[in-house]
Amino acid sequence: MAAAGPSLFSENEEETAPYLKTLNEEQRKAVLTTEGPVLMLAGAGTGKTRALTTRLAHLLNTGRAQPWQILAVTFTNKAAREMKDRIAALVGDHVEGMKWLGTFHSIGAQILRRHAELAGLKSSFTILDADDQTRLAKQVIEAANIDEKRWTGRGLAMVIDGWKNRGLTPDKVPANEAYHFADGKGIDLYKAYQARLTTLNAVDFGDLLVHNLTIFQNNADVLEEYQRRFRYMLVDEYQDTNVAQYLWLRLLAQKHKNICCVGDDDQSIYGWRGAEVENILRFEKDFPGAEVIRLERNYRSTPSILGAASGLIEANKERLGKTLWTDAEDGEKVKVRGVWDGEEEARLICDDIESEQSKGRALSDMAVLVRASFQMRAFEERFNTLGLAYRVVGGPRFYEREESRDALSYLRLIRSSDDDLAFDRIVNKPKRGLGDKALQVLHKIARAQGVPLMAAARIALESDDLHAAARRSLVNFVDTVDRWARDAKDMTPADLAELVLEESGYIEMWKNSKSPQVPGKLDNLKELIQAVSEFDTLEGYLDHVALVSELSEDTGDGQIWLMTLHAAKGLEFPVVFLPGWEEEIFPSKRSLDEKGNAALEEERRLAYVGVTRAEESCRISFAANRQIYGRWQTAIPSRFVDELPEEHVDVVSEPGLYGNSASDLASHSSFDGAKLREDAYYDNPGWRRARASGARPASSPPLLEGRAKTVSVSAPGASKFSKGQRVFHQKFGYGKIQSIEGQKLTVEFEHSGPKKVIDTFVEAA
DNA sequence: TGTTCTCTGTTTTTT
DNA sequence: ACAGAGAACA
Repeated sequence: MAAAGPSLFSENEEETAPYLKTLNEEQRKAVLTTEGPVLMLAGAGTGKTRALTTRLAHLLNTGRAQPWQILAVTFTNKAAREMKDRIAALVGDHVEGMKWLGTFHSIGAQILRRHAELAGLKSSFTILDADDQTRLAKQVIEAANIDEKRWTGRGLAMVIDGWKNRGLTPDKVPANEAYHFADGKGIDLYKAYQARLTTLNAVDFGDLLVHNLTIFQNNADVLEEYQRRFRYMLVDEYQDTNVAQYLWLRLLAQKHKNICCVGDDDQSIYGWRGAEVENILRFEKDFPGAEVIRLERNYRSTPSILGAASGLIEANKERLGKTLWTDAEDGEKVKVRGVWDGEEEARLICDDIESEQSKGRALSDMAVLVRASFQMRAFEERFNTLGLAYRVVGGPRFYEREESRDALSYLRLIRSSDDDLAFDRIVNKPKRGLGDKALQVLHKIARAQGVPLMAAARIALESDDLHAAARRSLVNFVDTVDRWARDAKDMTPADLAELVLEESGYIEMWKNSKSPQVPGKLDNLKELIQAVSEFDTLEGYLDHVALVSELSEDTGDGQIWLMTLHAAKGLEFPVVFLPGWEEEIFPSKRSLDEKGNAALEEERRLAYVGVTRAEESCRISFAANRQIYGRWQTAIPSRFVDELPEEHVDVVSEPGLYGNSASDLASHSSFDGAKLREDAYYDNPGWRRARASGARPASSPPLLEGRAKTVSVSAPGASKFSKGQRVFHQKFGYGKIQSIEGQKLTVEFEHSGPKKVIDTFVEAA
């Protein structure tokens, strides 16, 4: 297939191109509507990537655009890689010409390198990561003499990030937001932070976009160059764009207006990072004449899974609304299981996994998706005792680990002696007798003379400011770094990395440490050298790692997947386990406290993402008790459980979970009908026998009839207790009721202090 | 400079 | 419960 030059097809043939044949009606429309703004609303599992890559291939094949005239942006490197691979499958080598296919940040960096001087930078600028950013922010706070206890570097970095996400340079931050940080000093600190970045010839992630915006706004000619170049634009995961990215896209799209945004408002789960669902909700207003194409036919899941997910997401108010449908045959219903505690939950899920495995299901076809990473531990422990192979996605990133960052700092300092953050990090690591005292001297000189620390070190060596020991050590350090910089010219980067880690004593430092993590760290350093060896130049490698935080992933064959719901977006598995559906965990209490209803809707979208990952089987569970931060907490089932439509769900709840033993039944007069029926069901001989033998009841329990439309496993209603009453709790002992909120009581326990408990857990004392 | 202690903040984290 | 940071102390 050729891409260059005029179309290979006549008007008529275009519509019959072979790659269009496998698409459904909507997908075809999404491919063939090439001109003008298009919003492709693609629900989970509707073949979005296929539509999107075919669209790009079509633009190339019909000669509508040359590969370098297409801007295609994604959020992750992984998504960019996948898109590239799939386009290559359709158009072959022409994909290599698509130099504007990448993440927002990598494309922003490319553009910024070409016009760095317009942002007051040299084109060799370094890109700081989150850790550098925090340390820089901390330095800024220190320099401003602000109480570092109350106002942390991390806090400032977050505030600045928030502004950058909204495309705000210091002069544009609304005055009424000045008081968000350090009693009104926020904006000044932001200015100081930017000034430091300029001196360091560095940018943070947010700057990659914000500098682009400033350049475009102040240099019409530059903007126009790019507007002309990008005849077609394509944006993946549009629901996750922040304001800065939105502004960037809108500026670039003004000329040709051929922008196609693909997304799903129901899967917007990064609001806490500055993503604005409003961007997608507003698309038709922003781009008049936009064509909205809905992909609603789902190729992934069974009707029950889709039905459960749809019912759940319907509780959200702020959405464009889609109805997913499928031709697939009815499968099993979504299973909901209530258990006693987190440990049991892990045990039962692992039982299920093993039973699936014995039926011939591959481990890599199953995934456990959790809300927060602390929930992973219970599963890892259980997997380990059973000897089940598993694979955690996410977790500590390779390039964020201490040893990776140290090694990179050595390399950065060799590349550029101006890299103060790198200097700071490794000048005394391993210990070279260059402690706080010596560093203070260097910092003072650097600040006074406006030079980098390395230069300050040379100046200090000319003076009498340092003790003899420190001086000897510093001479040695400076000379060694100089020598490495010379060596770097005629060595491969990998050899250099190896040499540096040896000669610096860095490897030795770890070998001498008795920390149990040492073998892992040494392995990581070897892996890092391995990664370096894939690059021809040091610059190339450092530039790569600045924008990529993970090594390329190995495949998870023969392993169960364990990851957070966020990490699972975009993936699919035949069997999905969703543990921990309890109030305060999911939806997470913290996000609700911070952002209220908006956060609740986002949590609900997260639940929706979780359910829609499943192809055949989706198993939700909740525990009545859970250990969090070392303390036992009682929990009630998540409201999301209640929101699942009854007809698509099977509920299995153990007896005794919520104070429903026979004796409790007699004393709890306030239970409503649904609760009674649930208890009555489990208080039968069949269930008891099933429990005793460790098996599940022969048939699934009947759905509860107390509610017309949704499942109910919690028992709402007025509490039978009153404020001030003395009560007894099995775990916490005696206490006095402080306040009552429906079923939730706040009790001041005599031995363990104030706690929130569910009223069925306590009895009058 | 190294060790031990106390305090604090513990959701998600594509770049 | 627990890790990481910072302070106190040897």
